[in-house]
Amino acid sequence: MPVTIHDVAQRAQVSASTVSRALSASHLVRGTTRERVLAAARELGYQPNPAARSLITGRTGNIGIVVPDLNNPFYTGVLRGVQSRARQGGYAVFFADGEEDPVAEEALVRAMSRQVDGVVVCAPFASDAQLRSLAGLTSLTLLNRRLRDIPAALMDSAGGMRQIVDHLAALGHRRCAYLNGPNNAWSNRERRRGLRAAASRARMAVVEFGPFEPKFEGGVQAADLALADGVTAIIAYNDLMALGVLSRLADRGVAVPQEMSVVGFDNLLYAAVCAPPLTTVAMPMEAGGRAAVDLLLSGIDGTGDGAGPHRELPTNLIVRATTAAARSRSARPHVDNRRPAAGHAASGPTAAAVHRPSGGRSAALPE
Amino acid sequence: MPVTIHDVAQRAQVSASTVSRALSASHLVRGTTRERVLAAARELGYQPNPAARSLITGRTGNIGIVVPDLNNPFYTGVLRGVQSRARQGGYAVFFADGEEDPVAEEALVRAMSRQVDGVVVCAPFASDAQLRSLAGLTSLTLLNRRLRDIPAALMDSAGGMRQIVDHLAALGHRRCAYLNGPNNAWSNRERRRGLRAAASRARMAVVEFGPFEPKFEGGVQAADLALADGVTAIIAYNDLMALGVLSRLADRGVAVPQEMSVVGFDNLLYAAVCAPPLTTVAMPMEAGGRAAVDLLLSGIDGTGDGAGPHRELPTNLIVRATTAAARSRSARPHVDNRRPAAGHAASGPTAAAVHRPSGGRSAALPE
DNA sequence: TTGAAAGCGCTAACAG
DNA sequence: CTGTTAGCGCTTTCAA
Repeated sequence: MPVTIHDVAQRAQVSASTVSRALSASHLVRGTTRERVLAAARELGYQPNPAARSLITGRTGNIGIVVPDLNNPFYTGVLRGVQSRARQGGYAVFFADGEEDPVAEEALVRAMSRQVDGVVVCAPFASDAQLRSLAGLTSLTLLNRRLRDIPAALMDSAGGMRQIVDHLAALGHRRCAYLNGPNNAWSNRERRRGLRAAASRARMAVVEFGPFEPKFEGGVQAADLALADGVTAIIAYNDLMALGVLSRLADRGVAVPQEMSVVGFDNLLYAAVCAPPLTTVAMPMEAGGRAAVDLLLSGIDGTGDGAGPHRELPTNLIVRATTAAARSRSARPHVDNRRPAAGHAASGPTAAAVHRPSGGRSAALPE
Repeated sequence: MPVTIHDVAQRAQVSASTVSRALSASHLVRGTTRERVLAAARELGYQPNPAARSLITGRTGNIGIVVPDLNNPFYTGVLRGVQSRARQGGYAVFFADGEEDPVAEEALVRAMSRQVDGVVVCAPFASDAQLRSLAGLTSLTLLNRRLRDIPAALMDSAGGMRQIVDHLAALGHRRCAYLNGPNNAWSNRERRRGLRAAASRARMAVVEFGPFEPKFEGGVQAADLALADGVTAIIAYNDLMALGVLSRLADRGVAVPQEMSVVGFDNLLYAAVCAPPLTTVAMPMEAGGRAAVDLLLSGIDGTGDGAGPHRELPTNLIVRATTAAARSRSARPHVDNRRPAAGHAASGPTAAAVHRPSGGRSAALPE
């Protein structure tokens, strides 16, 4: 049977209200009394009952986070950032894994909404309408998703793409492949947008493939398609796919980076330790998590600092060992099987769409 | 201003208690009344206030989990299992990352204790006393940690080691290295124990190194030591270290598995996709998380099924491409630098201790 | 500066 | 089967 505020009051010879004040609004109570109360509380090991407190104050001291997939190290990085910042601010965190299902995500937020003061939502697949409806239930902050009037921490994917393109262009690459992640994911649209813009400026041709599952297997699948096209560099939607590409290229006897350059996105731990170490764009995962919490709490505490509700975090290219000067077009000793026919490949989910520097947009991949 | 039970009562033309009953103990209320109440609740979008409910019932409907390091994919696997099972049981989950600091871990559990019905604790470094003291605050279930009277989900590390030893022995390996993880981690002690027992039975010599940081870098560091000793196989405390070993061996020009076999532990995603794919022991991470929650809830709901409080989950060896028949001792073309002197190496944290089949225990690594 | 009293929203006796 | 009553532990008026 836990100790209550009355036990403390009795031991300190004061009323419960005085104990309450001594604990939360200490300036309203005389110094000596406060000492006495605090001592009593310590001796008894008193811990306020959060339910009772929350019942009257209307605040819970908790925040929530929902992520689409805990197996993806990207989100565990975000989770770390969220948790550490929340703890600093005295908040505990509720956690839920939506398992990439938008309806589960919505249900989870709904379930949480009564016991948190706000929630950080990583929901690349949820619809705008869903998100807005959730915003009616509790304070929301989005991660990597831009929605008018809803605060969000954004990572500058487009800027990362620009850095990739500049890097590859400087190495003499004129024609690159982009392996799309899920078409309905904000990050993929953002990366593709940044890529098209940068490629157009750099007069680099981009051949698009996909969408693919943003995992190792997706990369394996994609590698063959890119190889058949004759590009000199492959830009993957994320590191997991890039790892799949590397694996497949190794199997096919294509030397990286001599015969093919490969770039990923995210800078997961494994990008640094695979062989050869992967050139990739570092996404500020923990910083993103922290920023999301800051935004959320500043909304909750009313300490909104007048800055707009969207905070954009910089990304930066990490050049490792999978990118090098473009090979000459003739030297491809080990590659034996090509894509069968160009016409047929234009349909279905793995169709390629050449995006020319002119800026024209392919019909196969409308945005 | 959220809708309360009274709003529903008014709309359904009943008292608040009837609403309450209709919602939680529906058999105590007439069918037609229940319908009416449920309809009213739905129309109003009523969601019970968990704080008020918990205040009177004394239960929160939440459980907590604390992990030592969210960057370790092992724990994110556990987290997934915990979350999915908790959700099935209607529980929400509080989450905290102890960041490998035992005092932080304790503080986190303490902070959680008032707003959860129990917590799953992954605390390889906390002392027994700390854990017992926490068990006084709230229901606890441990993961991979055996403590009398406290329920725990255990993974059979020792059994995994036995499988490794049998596998290597069958391949003709007579002398293997074990790279210790943290000495105070339960899993490491357990693995070492299983290894010694199995090696003794198989008449295999085991040379121990470490302890090392259970990460990629630790494996890199350890690889050189093991190489200098002339073993034909290296068993790493976990996959992260094994990956470091593979990387270092590749740098040193040692062919895996021809010249050296390598085995990991955990079966992380990356063990399957690295090159060459890693032979390792699969730890049932999600199943462990689910089992821990089952244990916890069966204690909470009083549905303890009479089974002892410790549930042991099986592990199994996944043979991939980093293990092969032992090389003959003479063929080591690429290895150039050896460990300087045997005597000196017996002190300090990276000392080696040969564990002979006799079962004698080395003084350098007391248990 | 302190205490008494009145709830926050809900559930659990206890009557009817 | 349903309504009335009495709190759960805390904070917050309002008086003193």
